[in-house]
Amino acid sequence: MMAKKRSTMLEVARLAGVSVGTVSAIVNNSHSVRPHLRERVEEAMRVLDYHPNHIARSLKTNRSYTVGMIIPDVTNPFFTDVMRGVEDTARTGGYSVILCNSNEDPAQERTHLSTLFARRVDGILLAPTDGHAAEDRLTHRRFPIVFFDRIPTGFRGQAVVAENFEAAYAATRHLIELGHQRIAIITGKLDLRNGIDRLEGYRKAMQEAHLPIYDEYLQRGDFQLESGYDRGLRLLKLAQPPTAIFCCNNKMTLGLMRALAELQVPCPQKVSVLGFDDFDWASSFRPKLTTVAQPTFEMGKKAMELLMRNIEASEEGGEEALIALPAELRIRESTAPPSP
Amino acid sequence: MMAKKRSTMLEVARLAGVSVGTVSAIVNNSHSVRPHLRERVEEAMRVLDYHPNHIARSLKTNRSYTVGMIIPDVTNPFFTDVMRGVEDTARTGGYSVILCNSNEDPAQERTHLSTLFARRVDGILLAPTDGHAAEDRLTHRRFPIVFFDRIPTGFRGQAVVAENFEAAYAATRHLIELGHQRIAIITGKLDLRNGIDRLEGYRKAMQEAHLPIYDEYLQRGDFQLESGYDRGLRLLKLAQPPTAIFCCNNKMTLGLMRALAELQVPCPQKVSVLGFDDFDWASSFRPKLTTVAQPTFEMGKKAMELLMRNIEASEEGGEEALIALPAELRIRESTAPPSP
DNA sequence: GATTTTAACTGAAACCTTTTTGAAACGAAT
DNA sequence: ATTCGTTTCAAAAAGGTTTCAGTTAAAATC
Repeated sequence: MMAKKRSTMLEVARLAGVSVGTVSAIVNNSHSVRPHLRERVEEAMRVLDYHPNHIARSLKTNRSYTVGMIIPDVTNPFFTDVMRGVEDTARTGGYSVILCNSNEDPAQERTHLSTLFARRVDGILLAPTDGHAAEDRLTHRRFPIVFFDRIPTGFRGQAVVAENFEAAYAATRHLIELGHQRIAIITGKLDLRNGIDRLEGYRKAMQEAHLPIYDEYLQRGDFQLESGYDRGLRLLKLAQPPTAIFCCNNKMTLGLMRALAELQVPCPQKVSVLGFDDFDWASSFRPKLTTVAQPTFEMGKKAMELLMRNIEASEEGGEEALIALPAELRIRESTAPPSP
Repeated sequence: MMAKKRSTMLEVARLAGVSVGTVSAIVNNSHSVRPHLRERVEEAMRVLDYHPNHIARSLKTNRSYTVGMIIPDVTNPFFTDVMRGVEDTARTGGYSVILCNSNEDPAQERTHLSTLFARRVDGILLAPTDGHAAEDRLTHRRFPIVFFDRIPTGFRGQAVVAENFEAAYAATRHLIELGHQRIAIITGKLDLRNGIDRLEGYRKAMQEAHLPIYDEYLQRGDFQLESGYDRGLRLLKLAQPPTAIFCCNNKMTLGLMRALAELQVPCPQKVSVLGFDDFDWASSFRPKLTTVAQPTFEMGKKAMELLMRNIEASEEGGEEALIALPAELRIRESTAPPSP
């Protein structure tokens, strides 16, 4: 059940009585050809059901018009939303995208990286799983690569992220303004800039308000559901539990909510919850979740645009670029003033 | 910032003092070569940081080791779960997968289909957006294609789906056994077999129990969140609303829950909800959702395996194959006996 | 009308592999 | 010594496109 043999440019050329060069010119309209010839060729293409062979073209031009996108978790709506933005702008630019799922596993990330490399993708979009420069090999080669959402600490290169610091600051401010004093945080991975920045935003808001940050209120998670559940349980079982929890990504928030439900802690009456990452279903929850919404689609769009510019620019002028997109606080029902 | 020029097989051959044929033999170990030569060549590959050019290989072998996967909605966890299964088995088979999102839009589906075709993917995995045979062109060419989850009515070919009929039957039975009599259904698209089969499973269970199916209780949705919300509202506002609702996919269930919340209808006290498709977060909901869980990962795995067999089999023996996977009813808190 | 310019087209090389064919070398069997 | 097989390797063709140096024909210039 192999694909039927497809017709080639040469066959089209023969049928139309022209040279392959002319057919190529028409396909890519790289230079002008007289109308009657163009017609004959187009007719021939129709008759033979000709479709240009991208593979051969790629071999010749050294451009595959394919990019790779590596994300840590396909099942996380944040990343798939970004993916939508990427795909949309990729398509309008004539690119296809190979999506790879690293499952938050550095080893899988590395193998994906190298198969993408062997496949001669023109560039790569990467949300790394850890702070180690798994991308060293690529960046050393001056290979077009742009990071998104997550960037390793000390990274220099091209990336598009959210204004994590500002967003976390605003989120914490909101909790403070509601009157909370015992505010806990469940952080993400702290070898990634987004994890750190969110923590720092929280810290700044707390310090500004002269609120103490207890060690036990600073729980380190890893962006996975389980860690949200586990750290949540830990917080709620404290002798002096917090009255508000700021949770640094969507999956962990889910875990946290599960912990709340299990312990029958009413939200927001007993403890307010504010989660990073908005998602379709946040508003279907009971209570409706207060979240900070990242501009996911926009992030994907910007990242892909940057990557395409990158690929197109044959210069080795690897200009650095760090685009930061503003995030938005969406106040719903999971945050309220603390009970007296 | 183009990629640095990469070394070729010829360069490796020269450095090692052998012919390219020998290098090729070593790379693919297609035939034996004496140990000392092999060593020299491998050393040369290391020195030059040689990576075989998949593009050139594809051109020659007429195999891209890439498949396309078209899904109607990347943001639907059902499909991304399937994707995980696909990617996993693809990788072990040496394949990469280009993921395309049709956004439930037949036009986008068609354009994706044709760009995948132009890119010379070896095969395609498709969950179509409608019953029209958009894939006609492909199937006519005897192009390796396997459908999953959704298949057009009257389809003959290769596909892997869930046992939709049986699952819907079991789900409805569960509601009946709880004592419900006024059971409504929000169906999916009815030009797709999965939509139909779920409806038929419901119908059979109802008829067997000699329960009437009122026209107003049979609400046709389209697998999107909004339709679940809208049809849910309609059902709840009926003079004689149902005491249980069977909802035919996850997104619509979300919409339905939103409608319930908006109208302040307590679930399951006033109306029980049973949703098709389980997902990570179904159990984080309040109430925890009773769902029928499809074997998503398994479905992706089976589909990819079938596709690979298909591609490998150069025979044109287009054997039909319809693999149906059992689904599992997960009883949680959103279903209960009707209030008296 | 002779010459130059321009436009339209041809033909072949090149991209990097895989694959096929055939040659060389060698040992074993006749 | 000759034949036959095997193993190992080199050389070249093939795969479908793009690109570039040329060629031809027509148009423009004087």
